Amino acid sequence: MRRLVKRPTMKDVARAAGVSPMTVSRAVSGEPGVSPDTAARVEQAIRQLGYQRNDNARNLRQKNLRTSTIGLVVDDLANPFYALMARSVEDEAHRRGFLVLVGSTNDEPRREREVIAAFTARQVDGLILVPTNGGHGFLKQPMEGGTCVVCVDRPAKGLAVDTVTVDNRAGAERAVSHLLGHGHTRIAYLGDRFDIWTQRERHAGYLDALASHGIAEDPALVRHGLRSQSDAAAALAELRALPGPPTALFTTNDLISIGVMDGLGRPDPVALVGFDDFPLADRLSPPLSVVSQDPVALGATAANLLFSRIDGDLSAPRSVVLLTRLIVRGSGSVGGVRG
Amino acid sequence: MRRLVKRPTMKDVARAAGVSPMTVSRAVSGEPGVSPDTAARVEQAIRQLGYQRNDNARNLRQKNLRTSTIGLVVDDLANPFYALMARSVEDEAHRRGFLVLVGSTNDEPRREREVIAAFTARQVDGLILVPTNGGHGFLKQPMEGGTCVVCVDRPAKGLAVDTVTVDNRAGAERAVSHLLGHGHTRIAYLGDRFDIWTQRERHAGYLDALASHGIAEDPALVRHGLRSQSDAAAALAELRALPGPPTALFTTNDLISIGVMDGLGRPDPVALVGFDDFPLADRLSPPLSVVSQDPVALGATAANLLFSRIDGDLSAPRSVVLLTRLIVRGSGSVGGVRG
DNA sequence: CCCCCGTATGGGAACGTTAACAAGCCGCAA
DNA sequence: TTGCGGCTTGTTAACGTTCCCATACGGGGG
Repeated sequence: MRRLVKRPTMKDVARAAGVSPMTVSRAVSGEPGVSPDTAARVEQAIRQLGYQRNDNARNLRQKNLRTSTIGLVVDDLANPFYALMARSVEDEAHRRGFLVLVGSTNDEPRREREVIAAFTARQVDGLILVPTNGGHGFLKQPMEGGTCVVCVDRPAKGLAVDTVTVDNRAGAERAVSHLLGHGHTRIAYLGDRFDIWTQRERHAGYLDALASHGIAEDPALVRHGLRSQSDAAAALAELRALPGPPTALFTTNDLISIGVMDGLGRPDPVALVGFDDFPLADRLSPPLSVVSQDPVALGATAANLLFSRIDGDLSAPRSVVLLTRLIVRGSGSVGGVRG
Repeated sequence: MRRLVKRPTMKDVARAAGVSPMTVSRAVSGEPGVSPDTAARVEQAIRQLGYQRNDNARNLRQKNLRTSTIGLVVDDLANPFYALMARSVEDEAHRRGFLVLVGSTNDEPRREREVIAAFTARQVDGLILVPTNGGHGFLKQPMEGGTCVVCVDRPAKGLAVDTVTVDNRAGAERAVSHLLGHGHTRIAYLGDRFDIWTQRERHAGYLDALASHGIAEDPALVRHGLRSQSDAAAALAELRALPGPPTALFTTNDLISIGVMDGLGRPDPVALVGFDDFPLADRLSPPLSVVSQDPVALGATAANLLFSRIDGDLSAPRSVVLLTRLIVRGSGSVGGVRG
């Protein structure tokens, strides 16, 4: 049976080195005012005892209250899009000596609230947040207490903080215009839950494109609330069964694009452009044209904003919009152009 | 310009409610021995001040030293495999009221060491670790101090801790046997760095299969150290240029499989089985047969082991091996069988 | 001889919380 | 009346660290 040895403290190191705890503190933190041979004795005692400083106690006492920890709250960490973002945030944090706590919300306001409360109770210095559709009033107190907040991927309603998004609306507009430019007029919209901000934006872009060609929205061709591949596949089947079926499809995320692919022939006369690039999209038959966004840039931008806030930037909240890119691969393509 | 308000403490709440800090502590922690109307007054003061308990201070003082935080250290959080694992670990932690610190090692022992040191300095209760190939002696002291450790995906050399892996060797053996069963005898091996444990295991399984059919390893057909899609594509080109080119390929991870696909025709006489399933593998041409492992199960199993250790299980270290599944999709397939 | 200054070190208090114990109050039985 | 047990509440000290100030030493200038 394993025996638990009490972790050594500065007091133990001090005793072993024949100095005071204060001197150990100075030596460990690399502060000046410790003579070389004292430092060496302390160093020796530290190695002998296997001492490691307790950073929680340190953070508690320090004047300049910093835990060097940030929280990252995303919709779903298993989603490759957020995984890339998380990795990017982690790299920025690592560069600055910060740690990252992660939490997934599943897009449930209640879980978001729980996760954030647990983070602020640990005195995180900042939060990078993919907000749910719920209210965020509970952030007011922590923010007054000095916790910085940056939203990413979507804005939080009624929360005046730095926000990093992509030009969802313009990207969608470009995608649908591409289809219109190839002569399509009956273009179906297959989207996720309409209460998600990005989905509303993409739908607006879809309407923009139709309007600029003088086409009115046909409600029969618009499907919201598709949560899975099978939802998407079912929606496609319905659309194809219509008296006037669509000749082209606009899908608003990778999951829906993939679900729809399963209902298409190889090749298929129906054209398709989807939001979100993903690996192998260029190897599918037919190859998939996409509106591509860059999760790594999203994460890095959000992290940089957050750290400048943590470093004391008190200017007005900023809103950064990153650009999407239309990658044409399907029929009418000028060749696969991937980064 | 924003003004920072000092966070209220229990003392402030106590003053506002006209009680002692100890009573506030009891009320906040839901301990018994607080009369209902006192509790109500405290509750009222808490809401009025926007008070939130400082869990770091709490953890420092508490006898039963628990930070309710674990660390997850993976190779690369952006890799979908580890992202799924991370999400699974996070869910288990969330169920138990624990938080998760994450860190990526990039498979660099130095970064692994840094990340783990930062985690243990924050007094995490446990670590779930995808170990690099480096030594792990630095874990001895924290473990004696009570930090529990579980390895996942790979074992750590010389570290006696719970370990969760999959049957890499048997899975590889089955994959290569499948190719042998279809009459192939010149089967190439395309693998990642040989200093990664899983790669050595999969190579051993490759040899097992060959040996059971009385075939000797042909060094010309074996490529190690492929780190990217382009490495894999280049290796394939070389192999095809050989005087006696392979008629089948065994690729040891998803990246290599995808890289190799780019060098194959549609269809192609060369058969292919790869390790790791991934989305759309069934939509490729030719469809890809794979050895599939379950990252969600890996993460959940590791988390459950870790939490039982944290709860005081002192029995001998366990080694859990999860099973892989051969999913046949290519030529000779009996149909796409996906979960 | 004294004074002053710079460098190295230590002592006491404090960060925000809780463990351990003590004290006050009530009612009830002896 | 006393004594006792249960309930609520408060007091003191401590967790491991660092801030603030005090002290000791040594040397140079008067």
